[in-house]
Amino acid sequence: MPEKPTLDGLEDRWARVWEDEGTYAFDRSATREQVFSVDTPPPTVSGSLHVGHVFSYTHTDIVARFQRMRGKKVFYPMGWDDNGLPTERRVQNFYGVRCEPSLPYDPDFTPPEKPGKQQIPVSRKNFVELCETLTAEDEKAFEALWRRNGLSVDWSHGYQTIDARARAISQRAFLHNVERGQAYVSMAPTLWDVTFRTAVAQAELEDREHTGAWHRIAYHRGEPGDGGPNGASDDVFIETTRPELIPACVALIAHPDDERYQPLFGTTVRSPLFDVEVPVLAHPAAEMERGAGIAMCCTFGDLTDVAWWRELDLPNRTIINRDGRLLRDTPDWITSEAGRQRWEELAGATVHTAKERIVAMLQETGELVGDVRPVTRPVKFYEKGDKPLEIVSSRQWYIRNGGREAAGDHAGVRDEMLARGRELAWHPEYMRHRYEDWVRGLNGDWLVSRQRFFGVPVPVWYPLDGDGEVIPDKPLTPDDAALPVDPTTDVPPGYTAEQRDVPGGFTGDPDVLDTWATSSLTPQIAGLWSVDDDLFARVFPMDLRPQGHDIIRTWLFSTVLRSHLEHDSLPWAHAALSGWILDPDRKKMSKSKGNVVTPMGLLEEFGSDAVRYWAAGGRPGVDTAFDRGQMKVGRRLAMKLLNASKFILGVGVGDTQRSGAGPVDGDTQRSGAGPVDGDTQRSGAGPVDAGGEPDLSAVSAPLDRALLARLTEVVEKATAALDDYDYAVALEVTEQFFWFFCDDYLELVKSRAYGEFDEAGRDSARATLAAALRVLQRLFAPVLPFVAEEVWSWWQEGSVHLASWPDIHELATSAEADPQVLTVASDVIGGIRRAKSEQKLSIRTEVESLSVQAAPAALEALREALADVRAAGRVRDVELVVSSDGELVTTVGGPTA
RNA sequence: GGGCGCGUAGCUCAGCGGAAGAGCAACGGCCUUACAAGCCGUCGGUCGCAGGUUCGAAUCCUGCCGCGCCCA
Repeated sequence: MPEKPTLDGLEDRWARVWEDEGTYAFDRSATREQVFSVDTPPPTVSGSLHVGHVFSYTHTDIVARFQRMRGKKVFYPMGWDDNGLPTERRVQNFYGVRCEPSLPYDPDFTPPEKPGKQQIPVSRKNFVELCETLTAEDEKAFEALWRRNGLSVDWSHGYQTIDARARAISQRAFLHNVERGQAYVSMAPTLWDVTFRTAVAQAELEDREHTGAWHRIAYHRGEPGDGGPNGASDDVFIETTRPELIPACVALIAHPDDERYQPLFGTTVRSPLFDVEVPVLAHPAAEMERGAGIAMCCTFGDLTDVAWWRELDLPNRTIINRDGRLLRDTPDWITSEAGRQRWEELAGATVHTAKERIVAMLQETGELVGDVRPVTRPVKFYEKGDKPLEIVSSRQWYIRNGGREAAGDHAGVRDEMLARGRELAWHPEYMRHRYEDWVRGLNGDWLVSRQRFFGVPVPVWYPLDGDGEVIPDKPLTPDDAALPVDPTTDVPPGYTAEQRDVPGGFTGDPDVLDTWATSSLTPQIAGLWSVDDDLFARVFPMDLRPQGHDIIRTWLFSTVLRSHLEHDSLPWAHAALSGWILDPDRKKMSKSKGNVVTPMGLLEEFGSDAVRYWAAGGRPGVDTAFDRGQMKVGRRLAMKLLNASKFILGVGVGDTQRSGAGPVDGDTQRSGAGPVDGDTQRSGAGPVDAGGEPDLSAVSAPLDRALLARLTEVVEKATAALDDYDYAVALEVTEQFFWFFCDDYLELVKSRAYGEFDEAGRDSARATLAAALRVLQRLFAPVLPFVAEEVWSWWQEGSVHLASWPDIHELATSAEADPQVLTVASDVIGGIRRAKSEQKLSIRTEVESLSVQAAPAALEALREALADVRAAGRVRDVELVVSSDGELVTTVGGPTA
């Protein structure tokens, strides 16, 4: 025990010891019942860490540490999500390169010291190598931070979502889905981001307010003309915000009940400018009050168009390319001479330019009627993009998730997913609604293919027919042993490399899987499904998935789905949803302001325990303000634990404990882990209490018994809270007790513990202090692992993190406790302090006379602790008066300075 | 527009049917043989608003208002 205890340096010292001793190593001989397994969120390795990471990962660590102390073998791996668009973009910016798949691999390529203004094109393989180089650097920094933060992760169970093992598992699970018909390829209208040039899934959408304008436009009845107006009285007016889609129009649609348009149903009209004949149709999705009440259905302006196109069996007249520009060639459905000439002016234009030109043409022909009226309306965006999504037709892979089942379809995947949601234990419980809303609101299957370069390749090839055309519905799949594969370089079974991309040969699927298609398998990847099935059986289904509430619709949902499809089970029993971190002024931290706080800086300034303390104060699921004040409080608490431990041990409690304790092996029995000897204990096999339990037979003072009784309640509450994943309540009750213990109980028993009274009283106090300290150090261990380990090491053998969680039986005394002894003594000492403070006297000042009025029972209780109260308050004479109203009143008389 | 959550002391938040709480801040003290980066004490609130249920409502119900998130 150091002379002057300090928090400085504890992190480095104990982190090294834990690493050397393998304190958190997973014991893979444990059976599933003995294991507590965590599906740790793999952080996205595409930049720097955020205080939010520290916040939520600390919550999980507290739970893991608690379960470990309860005797569970904790499977707590760490993964890195280095697969996907964020990494791809970061590599582009960091090295100043871009992926150009047509280039050959350059084994000698080295990126420039500083990225230039022009991005250097590199081959796909070079690009992927740079991704791996950069993420490896980031991952080192992440691991250093997590160790400093005190996460009790077993670092030997790491993974990367882009590593070969994860790729193989991801591809294997996908191929299983294909075999079972749960995954399929389909040519369909797809939401498309023109900037990233990739398809986008429903889960990645967000609505944003976008400014547009209503254009009132004339469609014509009667005979075909030259594209200009004829017989204006016969015109049908529609209102649209997207006049550039007139060439893609396939029908006009109104509500079947709309009397204005009923006469037109079944007839045709001709489009302005292009003179293309389209039918007028009825569909209930047309909104009578919106615009003119009749809508232009184009392929494809929005998802309603897709629904109409599908349900009314309309032709596909797509005019927008995947680059966001209009087709170069004139579409064959535009036949009029004027129409074809007008297309010439539009060919290859961006959507934006095309709109301007078409509006100008409409003004010229007089087919644009009235004023253009600005409007702001929600438009779908890719969450990472900044241009509105287009809808293009493309061939994509989908996994069935129930989203295509009609609302009334029962016993389908949708219902099964809803049942899984009810089966899962949610913390907090109300987060379940987010999941249910999402499942109910699904409107299509999960689109899993992405037109990107860096990711897990879609592991299939397609045969080519005699003309070199792809035969999409007969994909070629690899042998399981060959996984992972890259179809752009590997060859399918039964083919040779020379047959690539030649008629009668094959072609590789160029796409990669959505990152969620891999992330949705983190329990399988971490648990080594299909790689080490013995391990997998010991950890799966897992116990806990901790994650943010913002990704319930993506990560949580997709993980439940994949597990349901592959294993017919939930992936875990519990889901714990953590809240967000907010700036002190409840706003987002802004990098431009430079007020972003780096986690490592905080850990260094306040100490890791203090930062963890702040994190532990955030209730499960509740958004929490970033609060340096709470970190200061946490640091003070850690200091207090140091000082209180030093004081108690300095009084001599260790002697009492060792002399009286005798051999105790209750804890190792409780852990139930099988044969335990010294060596396996040291290597982390189970809870160890080498110091043994204090002997409570010496506890004779009523005040001491009351203290232990109150601590028993604390243990019960903290344990129940942690069992329910509520680390915040556990900390709160522990902390509250601890301050009371220091401020009142320690002050009360100081003199007696020093041995200023009789020997029995002294031994009683020392035994109580030892028992209480031993419990408190362990109660704090999950939240404050460094300082708890430090103070534990002063007098106990082994790691506090492998000690058994406090049990109420440790605190049982032979005689019944009267809690009032403690409360009355505490109240009276408080009264004395108040009197001294009001008279601005030193706390050491002697009190000549003390008068206590109280109910008879309270006075009786006070008598039991009177010697302690008098010593603590420096009271000479005491008078106890039975009070008529039962209220406790302390009167301090004649203190002499 | 729908779902969910939240409006309690200057700030951050507990409490969620039985006398309004904690910490921080503010203010006033105390060198007290564990801790002055400490300790003691004091001040501070129509529990968002309006109804209702109840012997009793911050707590349950209804409706508003405001904030946030998720989804249309």
